[in-house]
Amino acid sequence: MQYRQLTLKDIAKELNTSVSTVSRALKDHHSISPEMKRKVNDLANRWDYHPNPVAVSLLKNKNYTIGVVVPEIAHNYFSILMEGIEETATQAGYHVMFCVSKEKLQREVDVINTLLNMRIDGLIIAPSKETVSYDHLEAIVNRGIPLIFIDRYCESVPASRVLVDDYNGAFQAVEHLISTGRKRIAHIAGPETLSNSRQRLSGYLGALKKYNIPVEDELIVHCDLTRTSARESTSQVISLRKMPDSILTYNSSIAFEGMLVVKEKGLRIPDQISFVGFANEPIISYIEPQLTTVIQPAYQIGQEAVNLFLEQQSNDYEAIPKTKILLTQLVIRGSTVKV
Amino acid sequence: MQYRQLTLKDIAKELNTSVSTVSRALKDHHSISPEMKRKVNDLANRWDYHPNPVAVSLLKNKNYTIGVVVPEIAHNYFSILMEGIEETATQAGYHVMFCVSKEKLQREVDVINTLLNMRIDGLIIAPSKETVSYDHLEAIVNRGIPLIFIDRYCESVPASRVLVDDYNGAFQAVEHLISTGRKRIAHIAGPETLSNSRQRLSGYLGALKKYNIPVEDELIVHCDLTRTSARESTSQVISLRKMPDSILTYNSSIAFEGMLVVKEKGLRIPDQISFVGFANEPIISYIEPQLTTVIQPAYQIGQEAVNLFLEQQSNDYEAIPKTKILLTQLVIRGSTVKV
DNA sequence: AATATTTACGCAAACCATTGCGTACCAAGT
DNA sequence: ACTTGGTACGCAATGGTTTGCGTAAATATT
Repeated sequence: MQYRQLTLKDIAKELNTSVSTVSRALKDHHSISPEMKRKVNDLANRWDYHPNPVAVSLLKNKNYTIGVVVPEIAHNYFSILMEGIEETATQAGYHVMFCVSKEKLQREVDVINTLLNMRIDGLIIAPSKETVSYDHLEAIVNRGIPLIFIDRYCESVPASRVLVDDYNGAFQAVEHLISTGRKRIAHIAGPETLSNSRQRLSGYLGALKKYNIPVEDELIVHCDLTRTSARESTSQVISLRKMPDSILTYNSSIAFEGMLVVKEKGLRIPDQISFVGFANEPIISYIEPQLTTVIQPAYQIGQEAVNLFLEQQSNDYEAIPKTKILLTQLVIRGSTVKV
Repeated sequence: MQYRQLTLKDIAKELNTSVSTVSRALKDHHSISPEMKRKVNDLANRWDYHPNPVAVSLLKNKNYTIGVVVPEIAHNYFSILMEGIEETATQAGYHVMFCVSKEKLQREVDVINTLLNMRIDGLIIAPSKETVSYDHLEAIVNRGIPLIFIDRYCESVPASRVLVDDYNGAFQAVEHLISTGRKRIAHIAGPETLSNSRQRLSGYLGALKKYNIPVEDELIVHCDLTRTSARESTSQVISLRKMPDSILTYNSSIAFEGMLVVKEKGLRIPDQISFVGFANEPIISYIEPQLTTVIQPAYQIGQEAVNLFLEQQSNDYEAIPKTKILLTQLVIRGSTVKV
């Protein structure tokens, strides 16, 4: 027993006029008498009339909805990013439909299909770590639907991107480690499929090169994003004959897990080994020692992604994908410097 | 230059038949010849036809979308809850529209209006801490739209609820403190406007009563959910002439901030003062000492909320609001027991 | 052979808001 | 008196799908 929605027809009937007149009166169309406009608006207000957005969608072939696909929600970085998207989109009169890929390609394909069937006006996506075939994403571009990559991207897909300056983030982190006297710097990288992981690795290599520190393959390990893998990767690097004196991690989870492993081994942080990680969690300040982090402007990424979408919506948009790169911020804390 | 969507009309034209025939053929209607069904289905598959959900929505006066309002996304508890909702709803063929109230009544009213204008089929909400007038929520019930409270609820609004057994969660936490020899147990409660905060307070009081421990008003302080307030509340209770030997906190943020304050004062945890908090973050295991927590089944709450919604959607539903109460789990860690 | 039933399909309305076009009326201009 | 122009409104189509009703032809029944 759904409550029947109030329509233009109801108002028209009440005022003994036509639906079109009511519609035009509400939009302040020039060909409607002030008298009629007043009557219509009065009644619409009194009855709290709102146009049925479904009908508008059908007509305009647009539903003022942006689809968003993230690998997971329950992750501080993505949830802040989502807040940025939600806030900005809402302000611009758009709705947001969030979906989760769980880092699985199949789920990503599924949710994108669902979103396409829903006739979303645009898609903002952080591809899963399994996403190595891009057909489903190219399909979106081919349909002419605005596509915006956030955080991670697919090289060959011609779409806009809002990225973090991962290269320089990693570069500065390593530079900081070097400035604190570290010489053997390990890097626990993320999956090679992730663009930002590759960028961070490059930044790491770039910094080593600048300071003439030889790259040693054994100091670089790739970690999938599980807890176990983080533990193993850390164990691996600190078990080397020549142990590293510092570790740059792909993200905070790896860093936290790594610090735990290191502590269990009885090593002191930062004296014997120091840590830097890409991270955002406010909770960092409660962990001892506090982790030195490369902060990613998560909220801002969400904002910029929506802004790019809005640009692409405007009529005079030329289909040239844009890339926005946002700067990171290095926050130095106890895991690299004695406090 | 939006790509034009493929419609029934296109298929009908191609096959020199009518739209209605195509529609019925696709739904395996009895009055369509097997021959025609085959042709239609073949073409639909080849062209990858999907019905326009907007048109279906308009017709059915239903859009297979559930609105969800949470105080914030970037909070572990809520983000897990959201994953539970998203997952369950998707499986049932529903979409989810997440909105954030930022704990502000005005924003809550705004987003609910937006959702209502969108003609959502149901609303799942955790009311903001400012929500003390319920007109906007009663309006939903009056319209006959299924409303489900999660985590927090409004007494006077006749709607279903999925709650956590906050009373017993707090009760057991206090019981645990008592069993570890604590006698002066403080409680840093949440805002009095939040139903779950009131329940936890009751559980705290109930446990004290059971063990004949007198209630002392000075041991109970209310905290809004800011960091500063958490610090102040903690300072307040540990500055009492007769200091408490343990603290039960409304949530993890208060506990973490509280432990920081206590450490700064040079007090040892759990020897001199112990902590229990309602919390879910996996990150807990990295904080020293690890916090003993009352775990709320966040994901499950999301699931149950969607299930209640689905029940209410079914035709034979009688409008009797249900309340589901999910159990908490006490996980004992280093903040209450020496490890 | 005449009527009843089944088969297989099309027409058109419904859902609701929007909009191009048409029309009826009135006043001003030639 | 006749055209032009403006005003104020209604009709009908549009968007895509579903569905009640109608109908023609083919088969079955009396």
